[in-house]
Amino acid sequence: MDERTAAKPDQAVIGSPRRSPSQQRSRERVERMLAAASALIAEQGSDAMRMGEVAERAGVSIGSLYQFFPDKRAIVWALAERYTAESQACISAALTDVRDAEGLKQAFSELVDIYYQLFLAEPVIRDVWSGTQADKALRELELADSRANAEFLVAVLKRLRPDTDPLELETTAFLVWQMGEAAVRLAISVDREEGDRLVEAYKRMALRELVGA
Amino acid sequence: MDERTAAKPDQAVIGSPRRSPSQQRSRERVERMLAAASALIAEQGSDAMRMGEVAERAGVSIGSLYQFFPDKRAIVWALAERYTAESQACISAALTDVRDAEGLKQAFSELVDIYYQLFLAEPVIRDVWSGTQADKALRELELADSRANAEFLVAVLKRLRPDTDPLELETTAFLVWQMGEAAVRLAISVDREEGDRLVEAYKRMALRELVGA
DNA sequence: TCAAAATGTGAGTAATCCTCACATTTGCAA
DNA sequence: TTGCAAATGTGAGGATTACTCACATTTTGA
Repeated sequence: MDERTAAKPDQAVIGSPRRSPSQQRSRERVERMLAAASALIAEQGSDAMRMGEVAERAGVSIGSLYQFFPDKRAIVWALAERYTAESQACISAALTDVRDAEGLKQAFSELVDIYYQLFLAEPVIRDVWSGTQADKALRELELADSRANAEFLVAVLKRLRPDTDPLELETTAFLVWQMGEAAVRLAISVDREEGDRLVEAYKRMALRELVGA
Repeated sequence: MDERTAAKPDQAVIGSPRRSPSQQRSRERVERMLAAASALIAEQGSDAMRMGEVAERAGVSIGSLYQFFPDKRAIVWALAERYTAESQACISAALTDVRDAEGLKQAFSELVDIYYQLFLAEPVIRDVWSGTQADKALRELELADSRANAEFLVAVLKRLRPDTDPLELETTAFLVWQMGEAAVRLAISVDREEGDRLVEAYKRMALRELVGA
């Protein structure tokens, strides 16, 4: 929730270039650094991870750490990049040979399950991608807000579809709402034209789910 | 991306209780503090916001700031809470008198537009809720990853629905993918049972959109 | 009127990130 | 082998910044 010193006011430049390990020895050390960081993130979260602790656990000096990683975020980024590479391979394998609708259903369902299990089981992944990181209290507020808003939707749905299971309506409304927030956040992250398309697509999708049509 | 000192290892306790302004004078000062924080967040983002700067702009001492806000995050939280309160009122008004499917379509569509416009226009809201805040570089990585994964889906969809506009397929796939990530993140934030329901609901919703059924 | 409560202040404390000047090791051409 | 440049290793210290605290001032209410 704030960057430390030294970081000049230049802002997130992804990660200024640092030496990349060319010798066997340094490659092993970098692996140890990443392993140490991973363990610490699993234990306490990336926010609480201290650079000094990473260095100590990896058995290297703080200076060595900064020899290969420009800053703290770069370490988290490196871990995240590995996970994305792995998961892309997995996704590619699952989807490339899909030929019909039934196959897509199968493959998609499995992929979602895998993703879900991964998030449940891997604290590091959870930490790194938890809404692309976040403030605990803010996340709570957001969830509570989303739930409250979903309630208004549930009230409407109960009137429109009195024969549907209320629990299902609840789930649907909550999900639709949360996805709306995700859709809007996505939309503002891309150029305006694509953003507009995404928001429209979300509306169609959500309404199809809500009123079925 | 890291908490400063003093914060003992107790972890996010939402915001330890601080004095709440009871006199007119202090209420006005607290308003000034929030306004200053809001302006600074709009200018540089909440990460770059410095407590000293907030105090200076509000025309109060650093000590006064901490008299009413337990820590830096509490200020952002207070701003976020206001926005959620406002938006809830708006949502409630829009949805309470919906009586039929057509009315829901209208109201929902309008709400989404309002939300979208709000995010586009208000830097503070964008900052506070940008995935519940985040690391720029990580967000980039996530988006790139999501896009790459969506491509695999697009390839499949092009085979299954060769007559649909490719741009639409692209949009759908990207959206579906991003929502899957949102759904999983949501699922792990709630208890297991509800999480499972949400993931299943997402699958149904996504597949209905992808293969239409 | 005046004491207690509320509020205001800002220099100082405690971390923490990151740098840098200098030491050590490795790769490799002569 | 030798020697030298490049790569790598080190950790004390610089630079910031969130947050505290002992004390001053103002407001409240009996």
